[in-house]
Amino acid sequence: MAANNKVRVRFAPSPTGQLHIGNVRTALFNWLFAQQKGGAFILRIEDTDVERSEARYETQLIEDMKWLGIDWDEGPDLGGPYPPYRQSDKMRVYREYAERLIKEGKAYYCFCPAEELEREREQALKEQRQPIYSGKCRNLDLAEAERRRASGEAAAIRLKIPEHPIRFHDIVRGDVEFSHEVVSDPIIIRSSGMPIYNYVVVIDDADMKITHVIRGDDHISNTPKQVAVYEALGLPVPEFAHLSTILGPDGGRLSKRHGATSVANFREMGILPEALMNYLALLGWAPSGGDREIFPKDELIKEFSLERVTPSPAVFDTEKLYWLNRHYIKQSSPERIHQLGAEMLQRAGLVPASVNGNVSGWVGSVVDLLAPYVDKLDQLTEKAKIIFDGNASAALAVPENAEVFANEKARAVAQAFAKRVAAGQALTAERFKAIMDEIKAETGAKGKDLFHPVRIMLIGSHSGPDFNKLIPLIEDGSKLELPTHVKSVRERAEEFLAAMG
RNA sequence: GUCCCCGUCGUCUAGCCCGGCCUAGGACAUCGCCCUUUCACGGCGGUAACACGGGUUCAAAUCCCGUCGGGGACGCCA
Repeated sequence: MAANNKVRVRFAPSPTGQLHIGNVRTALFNWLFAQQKGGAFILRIEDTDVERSEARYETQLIEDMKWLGIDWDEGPDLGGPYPPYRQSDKMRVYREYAERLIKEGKAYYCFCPAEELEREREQALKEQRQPIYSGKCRNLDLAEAERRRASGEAAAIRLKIPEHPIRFHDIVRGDVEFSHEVVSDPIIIRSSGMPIYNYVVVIDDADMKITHVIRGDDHISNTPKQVAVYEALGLPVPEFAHLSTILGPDGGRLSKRHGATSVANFREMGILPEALMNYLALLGWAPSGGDREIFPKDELIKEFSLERVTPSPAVFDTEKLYWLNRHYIKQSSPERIHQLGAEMLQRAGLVPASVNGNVSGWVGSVVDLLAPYVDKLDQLTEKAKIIFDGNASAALAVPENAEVFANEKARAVAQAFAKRVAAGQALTAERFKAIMDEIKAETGAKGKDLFHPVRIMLIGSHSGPDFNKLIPLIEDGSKLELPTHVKSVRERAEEFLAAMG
């Protein structure tokens, strides 16, 4: 009994583009459900659309899922007990089932030309009627139909929708009912002989013994047709769970015009996979109590339940994702963040592609210094400008900065500072502090009046990391061989003074 | 147009199924204060929602009806 009742769910993407965030969320909910129930999670590639499917998208899809931390028990790469996991080779099976349906009188040949159908459809729409198929070929005599086919007339195959309401259960939405009067007899095999999605998906799910179909709610209106296929074929109807749509900030479906929408996008931005997973899980699902936000993978598996999935659509909130990302960056081991951060700096060409021990230690410190300031790791390159850039006239050109130096005292501080660091001796944090004390005594400047000018002089902004960490880092960096020379404190001070005039 | 789904702070949501414990809780964002030689982090606090209208009931965010609003589907696409 246990074996037969084992939960089996699947994620069935078409490899026609980058893995969309809405789709991974569907994959994630399937996966979470399977993990929690001790069931199987199956990856099936829907590549019947030969025109748009590409192998490289399949490869990337697999990579993205693995990066996120989702794995599967059966799939095109792993195999499994119910192959194939790509739809390609099953054409024969689909046709055999269709022939059986015809013999049993549950399906029929339809000779209506596509153009005529299209005309009827438009007409119905214009008259504000439900645009469903007229049923013209529904009661054609089978022998007659066979004869016409034999004489070369093209025919599609349609399923007869039974004349009673179609009901199904949806875990998220409860019982759903459609009147048979609003659903057309669906074409299941094109006149070209190629089967149609709504038909194929049922056979695949049934063949793979799928127990719960968890998918996007754009499929909800397809479901009655699919239920009709199950019933015509005498196959057990699975449980359904239709997940709400993910919206962009303007309330429309999340799409490219809203910015990042694919897993690959987020990965490149330096979003940690556990942050994305945590965020996505909370989009449309919440634990009872609803007062916890941080859910590592294992907690998610423990707490997740389909019954608690929200039926209403959810707006994707980048800020909250960032908040979680910051959290997970703080939680991560320094080594991991060093590695990821170094990759970002390498990509920007700030540090060499391969670093030796000396440089790598320094790069690690740079990342440590800057990581607490970022939402996502790719911001490291922007933040690193304070180390790598040091452009004095650009700093002075910023109105905010210029304002600081409009004050005579600020200029005095800058001059006093430059004079003292010119002396050539290594500038440690201690020495820096001593210098600042001297300047304080000499100029009478203190607090912001003292520190802002110096900060602007060194990093081009009056705010930034603690000097005690920053100074040694700049000094150490200036001694290293890097693609972009890191200017020492002395160099910075001199250039700034020159620019100040 | 027809059908289906959805409707709690700006956003994600708890509460709704099993009315009273809800003067509606948490989180992100936002605002203020504290910490700090700066900024950020962190700590503390504030602003902010039951779409609307009827009904049922001693009592409704919770149940019923209607309206409005948003989304989706109606295909020889998936």
